[in-house]
Amino acid sequence: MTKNEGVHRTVTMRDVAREAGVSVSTVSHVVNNTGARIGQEARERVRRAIDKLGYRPNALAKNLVTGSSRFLGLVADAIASTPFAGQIIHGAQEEAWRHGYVLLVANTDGNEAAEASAISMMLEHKVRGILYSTWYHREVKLPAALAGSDTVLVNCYSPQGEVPAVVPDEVNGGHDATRMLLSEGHRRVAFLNTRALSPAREGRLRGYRRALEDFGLVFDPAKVVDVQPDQEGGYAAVGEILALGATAVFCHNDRVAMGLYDGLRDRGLRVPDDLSVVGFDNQEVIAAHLQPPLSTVALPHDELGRHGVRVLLGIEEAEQTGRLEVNCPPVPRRSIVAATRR
Amino acid sequence: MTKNEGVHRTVTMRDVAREAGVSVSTVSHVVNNTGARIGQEARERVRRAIDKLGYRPNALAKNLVTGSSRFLGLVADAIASTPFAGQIIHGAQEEAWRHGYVLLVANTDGNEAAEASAISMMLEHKVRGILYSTWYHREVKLPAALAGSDTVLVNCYSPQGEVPAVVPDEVNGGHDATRMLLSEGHRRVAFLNTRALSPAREGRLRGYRRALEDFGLVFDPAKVVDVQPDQEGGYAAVGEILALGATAVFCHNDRVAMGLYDGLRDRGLRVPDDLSVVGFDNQEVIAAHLQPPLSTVALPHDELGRHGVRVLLGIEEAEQTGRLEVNCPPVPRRSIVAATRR
DNA sequence: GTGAAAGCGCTAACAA
DNA sequence: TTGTTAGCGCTTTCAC
Repeated sequence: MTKNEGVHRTVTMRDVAREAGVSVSTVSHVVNNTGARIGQEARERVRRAIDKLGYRPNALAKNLVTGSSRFLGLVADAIASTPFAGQIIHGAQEEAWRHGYVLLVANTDGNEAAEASAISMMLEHKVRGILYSTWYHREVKLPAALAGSDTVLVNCYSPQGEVPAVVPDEVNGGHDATRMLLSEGHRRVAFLNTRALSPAREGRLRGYRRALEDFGLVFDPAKVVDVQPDQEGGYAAVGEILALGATAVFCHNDRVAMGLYDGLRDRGLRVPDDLSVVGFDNQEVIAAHLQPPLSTVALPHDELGRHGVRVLLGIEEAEQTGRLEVNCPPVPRRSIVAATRR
Repeated sequence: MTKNEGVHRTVTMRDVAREAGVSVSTVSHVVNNTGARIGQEARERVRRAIDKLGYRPNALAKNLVTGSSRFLGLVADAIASTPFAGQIIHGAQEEAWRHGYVLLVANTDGNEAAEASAISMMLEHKVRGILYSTWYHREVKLPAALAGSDTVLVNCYSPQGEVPAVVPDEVNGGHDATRMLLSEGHRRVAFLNTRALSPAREGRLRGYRRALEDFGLVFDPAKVVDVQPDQEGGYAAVGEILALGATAVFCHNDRVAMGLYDGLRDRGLRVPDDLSVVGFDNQEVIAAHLQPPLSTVALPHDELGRHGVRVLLGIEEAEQTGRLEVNCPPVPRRSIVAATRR
């Protein structure tokens, strides 16, 4: 029956102050635990008033007066098709969280208009900065709308490196993948690379070659065959791989490996006995559940997100190149077996 | 050299007003396109001042004064492992967008503490409402922190239906999946269901039975075999399925179907010639790229997200049951073939 | 120790 | 048609 009835008026600091018989500034001090010396007694009264009234600070008002918001924006080009963007969001959100920030996300589906309006909406909400991410590692041209705002690129980079970027270390990933095979004694190691020009293609190839060198092997261009980077590509390449006499194959990604598995099965061949294989990406649904489970190298999407917010918040620096390369950890499973002398 | 140099002071409405030689309220009117009749001339001057100064409205201040924020919160239990949560976010974000809202997302990894603090953070940011979502369809107990806030459940529901929920229509999905097989003339249709108790298990089974009825077939419990709901489960069940003499199988999900494919291949059998199969979920990476591509029924995650915000914003009503069931559309591909008389 | 008061950037009466 | 003014909920000097 009091005036608190009816319209669910929101409880403000003033209400708390009145209830506790103190001033708003006192309430503010206890709520924010500022150093201010507030008497035990008053402090208690405020606490009780807060509980009683169910007061909840208004972050928006706070942001307004302090001038600094606790928002971080994340714009993604495709959050729905793969779990990749999800992992980036996941990592970014957790790290943002740890620093008291909340994540505003927008999906653009690669649409420039959507992108521009997403960015401007974020800017209007005074985000502290924006993470611009793509679902596969690539070069992007920076949306004009981003100019002037604090930005970091995640899983992509700009041509000139004007803006800090956090990307996977493809070279090392390719190197480790190949080494998993080499260190088991394989010497005829084929590489089913993607035919799509991309940092992944170039980087992994460099890693492959480097690993070969490490083991004193000479690079044989004939052993790398370019395919469409999915199941169909892997499936179609079985014949060629077999003709190469390879005992092991490094696949550009897990999907290619999956296609390869299928093709091999159709010929009555077995992984890893007839062929050892290693993938890339560590796409859980696939890699962990193939028969046998696929050894692969993980694309560290959540780490990308995490590092992204760290450099955005200035906790971490991108190299002088403007690019921070995050390690792709190998995840060994059961698709590799020691080479038999033949 | 002007005072605009140095610290990047943010341009406010007052600055624009001063530059344009009008009052802030005039600026406000033109910025917001309120009905107010502002002279062409003043309007123009304001426009120019805005461009010149690079003014950008401060949404936070606006929210503060109008009392209504344009935020929607989305808390998810697992945004990284599957594309499912991503699709929910995607749909929710797009729909929110359309209505001028931005999405605040938080991942909780099922951790209650994280959940509570996520929710309270959102509430402090005065979100208009919260979407609470899970990555697989299930019953949830409502986090206490949600009490009092506008909430809608997405892909989950509360026991008593106290809170509106948007969920997939499992029964119809199961029905349609089965019908895809039946309408091709199959009469011995097995069902590889999950053994995990869940609305998906019960619903799809009901749908399966209903479809059988529609075709005047009697339900044979022996034809439904419960398996672990992933590749391993499907793989392990091949023998049993074959023993059943089934000519077609409805798999609880695409992953089970994938396992089934593998098992069949190992025995030199072929989909769909030896067995027609239909999955559920429409997990793109799998379904679209199996050999042959898998006919399945889609789990409409982005629709769930979309409807979620619609009921949150009051644009749409959940049924009187408090549950809005979203249709799961069949997506035919090439894993089904007409039954041959044998 | 605590409070008064100014003001963050904006909207919305109300005046003019 | 345009300007004045009073806040929105909060932080933060600066007095007392």
